[in-house]
Amino acid sequence: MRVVTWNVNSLKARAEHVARYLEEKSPDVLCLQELKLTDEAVPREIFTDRGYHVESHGQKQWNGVLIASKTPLEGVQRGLPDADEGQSRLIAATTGGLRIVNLYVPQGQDTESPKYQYKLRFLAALERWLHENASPSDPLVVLGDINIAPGPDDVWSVEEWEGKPTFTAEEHAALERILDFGLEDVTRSFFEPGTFTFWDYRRLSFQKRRGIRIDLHLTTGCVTQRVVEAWVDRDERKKEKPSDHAPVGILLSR
DNA sequence: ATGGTAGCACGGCTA
Repeated sequence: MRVVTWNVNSLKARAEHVARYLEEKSPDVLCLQELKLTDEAVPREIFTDRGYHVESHGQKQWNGVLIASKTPLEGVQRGLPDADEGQSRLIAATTGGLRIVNLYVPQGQDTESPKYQYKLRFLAALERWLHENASPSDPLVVLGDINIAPGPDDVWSVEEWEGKPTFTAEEHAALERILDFGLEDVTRSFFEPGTFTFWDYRRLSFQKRRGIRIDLHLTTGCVTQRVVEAWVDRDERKKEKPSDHAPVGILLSR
């Protein structure tokens, strides 16, 4: 079973890429972030025409998350109640025996911005939500654009990133508390240092290999045991009109 | 160095 996360930076702009990706790679579960579409505007045929079930939590212009799966999606939850401040950044569903929590964590802009405080509030609310809505004994995959690079191997330059959103001590502490729920950054052990998932559109970042690893799969123990492979589909970043993020996947045994 | 690029929606925000 393959579970993939991909920040598409507008599903409207990336519709053909996503359709082709489903045909070429046929993941069992595909989680998307940054739809930038309302639920009504989501092109559901991309998924249903290819045999996928699909559930979305959209928003006009910004944010928006979606889960597509070959098996039915049950127990769908949308949003972080009283915490996401109206922004569509979480959708959860059970499929194929897994509880999937698909996230688009706020980026934070800069540490002086109110958006950074919102990011920290969101992360604290996520921690509470996990304790209230899930158990570490569940087969749980918390994945998505987490917008935190967990460690020094996950940024192209620590000097460049130290103290900036995605790489502050406060965010690392918040991620640590989320992991303390009983989750593991499971792709870490499969990737060489310098394996990235996002490259800024600006300054030829991809060509210069100036990326960061912020698209993560966090798994509970019973899922961690089943992960036999992990990968980044870097080729997607080389296409015409790519997203600034590449798809990231895990393969589970059984 | 305060740029650079892309998407949404059509001026400026967000990433």
